[in-house]
Amino acid sequence: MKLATWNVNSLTVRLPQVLDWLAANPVDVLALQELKLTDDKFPHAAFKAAGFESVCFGQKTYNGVALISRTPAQQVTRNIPGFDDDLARVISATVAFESGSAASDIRVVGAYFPNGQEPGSDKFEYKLAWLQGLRAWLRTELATHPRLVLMGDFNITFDDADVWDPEGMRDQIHCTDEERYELNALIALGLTDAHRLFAQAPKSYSWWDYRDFGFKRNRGMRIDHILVSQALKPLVSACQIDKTPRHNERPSDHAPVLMELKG
DNA sequence: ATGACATAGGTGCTATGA
Repeated sequence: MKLATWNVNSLTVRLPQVLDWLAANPVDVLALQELKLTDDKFPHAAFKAAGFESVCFGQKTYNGVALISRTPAQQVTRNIPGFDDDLARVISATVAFESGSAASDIRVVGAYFPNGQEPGSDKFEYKLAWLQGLRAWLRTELATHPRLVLMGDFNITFDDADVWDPEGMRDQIHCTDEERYELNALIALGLTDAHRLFAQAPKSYSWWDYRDFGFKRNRGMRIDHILVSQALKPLVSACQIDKTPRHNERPSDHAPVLMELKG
């Protein structure tokens, strides 16, 4: 089973690239972030024609998330139960293997974490509150669904290895101790960063600034992650970032992250 | 210190992203 996550920075602009990527990368589940469109504009038919089901949670202008899957998503929930939020950031569902039994179902949480803008700002406080709300809910969700994947745009780096310029970015947004504390608190729930289960090229990033030839100079950060629960960790057979679409014309600033599960 | 680039909304420019 293959799963992936991709912040597309407007599905309206990026839909042809997403369809091309799915044709080249036949995943079972793809989580999308930053759709930047409302549900009535979501291109269900285009995904259906490509052989995929889709569920979405959009809003005007900003945010918006979706799950694209080979088999229909079941038990779909939107945003974080127990945490009031006006912004469309989380969509979760149970998905089955193509020919699996219920015991092989996987709970997938696709999330677009808040950016936070600047440490100390209102948006930063919202980010921290959101992270605490996510953690409180995930604790119960993991108890109900031991086979769980949390993937998306976390907008947080784990450590200096995830940052092209650790000194310049020190205590800056995505790199503060407060954000990293919350990310590690998610890990402490029993989740594992799939990317770090494998040897990776140094300076492996998932996002590069559009400005100043950020991608060409590999001035990026690893802020898109796939976390797996303890029950799934032994099944993870691969995880990597696919930089290919970042070479496209009019690319998203984020690259997809892919993971493969055995069985 | 600021802007660089991209997107949506709306039609000149602001808000937001990371």
